[in-house]
Amino acid sequence: MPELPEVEVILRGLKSLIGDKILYSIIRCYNLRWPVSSEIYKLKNNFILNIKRRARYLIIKLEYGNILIHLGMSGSFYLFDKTEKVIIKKHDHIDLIFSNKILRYNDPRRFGFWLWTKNLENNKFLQKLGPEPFSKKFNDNYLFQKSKFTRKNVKNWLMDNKLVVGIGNIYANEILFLSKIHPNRLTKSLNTQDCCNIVNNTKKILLESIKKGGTTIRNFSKINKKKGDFSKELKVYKRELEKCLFCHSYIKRILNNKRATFFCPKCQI
DNA sequence: CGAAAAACCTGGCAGC
DNA sequence: TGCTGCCAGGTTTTTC
Repeated sequence: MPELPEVEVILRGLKSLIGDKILYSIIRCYNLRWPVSSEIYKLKNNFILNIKRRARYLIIKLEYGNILIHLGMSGSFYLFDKTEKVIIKKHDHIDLIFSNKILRYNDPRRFGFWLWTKNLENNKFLQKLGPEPFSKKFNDNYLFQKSKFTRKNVKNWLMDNKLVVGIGNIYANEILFLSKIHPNRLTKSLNTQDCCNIVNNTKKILLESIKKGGTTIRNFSKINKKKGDFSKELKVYKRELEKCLFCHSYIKRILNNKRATFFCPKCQI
């Protein structure tokens, strides 16, 4: 479900829990992508010292370690008051219970995970990640250098977390459309201007999406169950056979690595 | 070795 | 009403 903007929107919602105490947890399903760590179902009176995001991971920092959460394709949160009557639904796998609130995690496909990690520095998931898209390290020079050492097409390359984190299928399509680059171009064919366009449009699109509360296609919602409004801003994703914003050609759909790719065959070369 | 495909899951929807 | 096949915001593991 979530690419970087969606996880960032969730993070900003969860920040209100910093300083609160987790009284205990309820695990209704232990088998997510990997088994939920035992430290997580044994939580008792733990203060949340911080909550942050790295790539598409959420990190809840407690006194003696961290909860590392990934939402996979279909994970979502709902934060609500204990006074609210909320019925437990199918796939409501985990609750964190606070004195006045409950944070509930739902994940139909169970590709997400909740793992305990004592130190973030040597965590195997966090170690192999590339730079954040909003960092200075993600710039045109960096991209241009990297483009020379792989034989991937540009779209699959942008979705590789070792190159840059957080760009998934929706935003890869949108970034290449604004950059006027064909998704099947080999990275070796990119020039410095192409790389500059990719960097600028990545920052622009991701930032704009965060402002609009992310993109809801089906599952994604903010922690108050409201949908993200960036769906309305999508120019090519899921817009097969609609007209290109710039040239009025028909948007085309193809597959890359079995994933849907949308582009304007005239503008993107 | 790097790139592509398979695997992990469930549910919704189109078409028959 | 089924049933079948395809599709879905991701990432690791396996295969070639």
